[in-house]
Amino acid sequence: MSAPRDHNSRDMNQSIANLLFERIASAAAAALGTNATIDRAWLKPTNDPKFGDYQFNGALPLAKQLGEKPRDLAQKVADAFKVDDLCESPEIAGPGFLNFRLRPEFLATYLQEIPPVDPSATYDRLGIAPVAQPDKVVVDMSSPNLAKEMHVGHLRSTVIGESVARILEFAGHDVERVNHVGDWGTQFGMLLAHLRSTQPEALKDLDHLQIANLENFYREAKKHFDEDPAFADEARRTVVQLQGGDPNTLCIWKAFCDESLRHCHAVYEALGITGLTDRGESFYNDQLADVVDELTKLGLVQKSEGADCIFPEGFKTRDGDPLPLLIRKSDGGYLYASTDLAAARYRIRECGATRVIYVVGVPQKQHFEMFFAVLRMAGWAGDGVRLEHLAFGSMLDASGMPFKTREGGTVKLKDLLAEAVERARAVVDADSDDVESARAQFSEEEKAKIAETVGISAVKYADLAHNLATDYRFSWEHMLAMEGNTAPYMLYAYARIRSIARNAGIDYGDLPAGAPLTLEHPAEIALAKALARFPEIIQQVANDLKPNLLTEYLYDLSRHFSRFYDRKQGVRVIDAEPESLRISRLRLCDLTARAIRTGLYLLGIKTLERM
RNA sequence: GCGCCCGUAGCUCAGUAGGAUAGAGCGACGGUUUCCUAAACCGUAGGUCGCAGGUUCGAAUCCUGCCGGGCGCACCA
Repeated sequence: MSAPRDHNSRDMNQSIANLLFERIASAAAAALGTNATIDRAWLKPTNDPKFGDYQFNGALPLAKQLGEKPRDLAQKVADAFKVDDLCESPEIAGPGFLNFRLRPEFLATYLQEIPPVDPSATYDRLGIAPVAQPDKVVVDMSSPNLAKEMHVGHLRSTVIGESVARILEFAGHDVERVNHVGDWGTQFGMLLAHLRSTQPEALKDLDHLQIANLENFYREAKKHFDEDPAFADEARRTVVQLQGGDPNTLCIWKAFCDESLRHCHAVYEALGITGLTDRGESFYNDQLADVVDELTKLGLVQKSEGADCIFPEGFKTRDGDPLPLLIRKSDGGYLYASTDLAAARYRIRECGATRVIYVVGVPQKQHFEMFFAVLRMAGWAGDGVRLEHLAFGSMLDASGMPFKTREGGTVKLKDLLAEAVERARAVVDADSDDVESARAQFSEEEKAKIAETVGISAVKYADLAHNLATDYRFSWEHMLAMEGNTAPYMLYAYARIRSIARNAGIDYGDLPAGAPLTLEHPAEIALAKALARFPEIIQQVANDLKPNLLTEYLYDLSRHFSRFYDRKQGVRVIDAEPESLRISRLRLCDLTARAIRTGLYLLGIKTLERM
């Protein structure tokens, strides 16, 4: 899936900020000698354009390091600085900040070098090359329990996992998305027994097993189990049969899991989730005993209250005693830690994973800390393997309470997405009655497609636009708003730019590839600067795995574009003269559209040409 | 009890490897609009960054304590 490296593309690290930092580092080395240690973190974008575009804050810490005055140091670095092609002479401000202002000529060259869209590629890389040494990354995401229907609790893991996977793929890594579904456990005994007792005819044709409503099926089975002792016994016997590998029971179990997975994949399809590998807990069943054995041979396992335990350092129980990670129950059964360990071992040893990312809610933080500690103790995860718990907060309703139905039940993901599309459709229809509205001419099919894209995107974008770690409030009103940092705004911003080409009577793809860009008007320069930050943002998002930095950037870029195109603040585009200027400005439109489209792609969001 | 996370404008949220006067959006008020679909643009008002100390040339950001909210703390996942 990784795009071919072409001679035109830049390395991921060749953002303007990195370019600038290299110059600063060599200037500092020349001016201050090699004993001065320079930190990349000292170079940042300014928070106010009047200080230029980037600021280097290193003079102050260096002053302490070297025992000199900060402003003198800043002056020395500035004097040694060779930047004529890149930016204006640096200015020294305040106590010793070095301010850099990019030159429009440099920006123009930088943007001109972005190659045209490769029509054969899955997505547009805007000239950014993949990393030279890819990681083998496993993203553990979504992972619903097959006994039940997917609910809102799985939304964030699925949406965030997909985005993170795409971002890492874009960076050039080899990414596998793994759906670690719950397809094993005692509740399956109950479900299979219920299936046997209530739908014997369904068992005759397991390939076509259908359960219309898994949630109801589970509830009925539970009720059956609670109210009928004979059935409860039968359910327990079924668990034994299942665990004992009884062929008939296994067949039914398999058919049940397949049917449940079909429900899941309907949701994944609606969400635009791509390339997800279903590899459930049961996959590791025959490895569990060996996992415990191997850990035992390593001398890590202790018997405690009859259970097999590992005690990583630094964890305590409620009573202050050492807290174990339980890997086998006193009755010989296994737990989710056992399966997690087996899965991690498999991913590292068999799949060659060098990085494993678990997209799981923040309440499981401690579990992952302990689990990772054990993987390190066992040596299964060595220094060459990164383990990350990408923890996310809960979805809350408008009043800040856990997201539930009015009746207090869990909200099915299917229903939530259907509602999103329905609400988006209402917005589309609201304007369609107006004969003046362009939307009035849209076909029914197109309106349906718009509603679907807008609705689903709204849900995903709202999720990704928030800091992962904190809880966030789910609000239809906010996510579907056409103003502010929302999917509808971004999709519309994109559609508008595409529409400019139509009105100009051109196709962006036909613009001459290397044609020079003219950057003179402040709005033009500001837009160019925003565009030029794209590689920097991608790099940062790939490092930090923070999609909200990307949404923020895209929104900022769109606003710069609005100013650029604004009647009063901006410049003429379609009727700009001479022709070279018109082309230059249309190319800026195109680059903006491409950056938005790629950015949204990395969030797992499709664009629309009209809406 | 121990541990972790959170507390930023009326509302929803950015911003934490320390950096200049803490930013957006929504809502409110005022203005603009011969190129895209008025779903735009410009401006005004709005803040003891929970509180109190500390470290530092410099703290929303790091440390300590407190207040308030959430979550977790061995045979469920």
